[in-house]
Amino acid sequence: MFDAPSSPLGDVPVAFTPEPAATASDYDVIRRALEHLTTRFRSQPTVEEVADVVGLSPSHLHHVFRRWCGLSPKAFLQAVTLDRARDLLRRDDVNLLDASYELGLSGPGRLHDLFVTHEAMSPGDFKTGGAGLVIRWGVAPSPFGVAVLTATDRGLCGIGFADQAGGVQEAYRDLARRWPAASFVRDDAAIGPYAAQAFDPACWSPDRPLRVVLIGTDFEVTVWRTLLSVPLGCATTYGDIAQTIGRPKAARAVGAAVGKNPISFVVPCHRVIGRDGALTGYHWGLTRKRAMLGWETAKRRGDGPAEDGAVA
DNA sequence: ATGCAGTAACCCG
DNA sequence: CGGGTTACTGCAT
Repeated sequence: MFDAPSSPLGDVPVAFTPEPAATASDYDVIRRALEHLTTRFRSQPTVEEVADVVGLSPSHLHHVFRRWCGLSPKAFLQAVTLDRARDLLRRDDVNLLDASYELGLSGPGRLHDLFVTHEAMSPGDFKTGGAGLVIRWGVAPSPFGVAVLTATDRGLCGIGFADQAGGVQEAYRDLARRWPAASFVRDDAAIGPYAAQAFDPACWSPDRPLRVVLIGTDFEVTVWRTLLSVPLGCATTYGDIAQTIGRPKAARAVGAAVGKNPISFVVPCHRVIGRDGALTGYHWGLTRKRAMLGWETAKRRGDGPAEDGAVA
């Protein structure tokens, strides 16, 4: 499944080199490439064309792209072309949602499907019990750009993304603002392992579950929990989530809650789309949502060769 | 009261 | 038919 040992995901054990220069500019290239591929997928741009746009040789682009996304540009394009993400909305999968949804939204619990242990904390609990809480935060590379992560000693509590080198500060502020009472400490080393695990779902196992802390209102936490049971490479709609949690008409409120999801990617808010298959919105940018969806779909298909000679 | 990451319906090329 | 726009909802905050 994972045949790219050179992938940044494969080995980001603990430390993150404080030298994001090369990494950051690489991502900028990737970002523009993704932008081009996703906005112009209709015309099926060639690798050469994209390389030209981002100012790299085709082979270099191929190399960098592959390192970041684990897929060749060609394979990625193929994945994104399913844009009418309708294809991901398989009616039968919705029942799967019902099946794995359980009650009891407060306190620890585990999603058997995904092996993410989570703990819910209401704003009230957080305010009283977690006022002096220390939150460590750090920066790490990810397949979707430079990621900013936050964690308490109980587990991961936030993931955000930065678009440019300076964007880190912005992303950090975005996350930090959500827990005004906490004190923050920069600690890349402590964050590293979370990043490594979070962006490699293959690492989520019963023996080493990803520990996550959800901080929000009851309604929000319920929505986020439900999201956790949407299988990788699938998609659901706001309305379906609403139905699943027993408020069939709260689609719109669900949308609002989904948008506040603090742990992007791990809580797969990118798998929620409009009823007609349109990608409605994403806090960290629609392009990134597309990238995640495409990445997952391609990943799930277990596509291997990913060469230009790939099947049409 | 407010605003929303929804939705169904309609209109146009 | 596909894409863009409108009018209307129901609900958490």
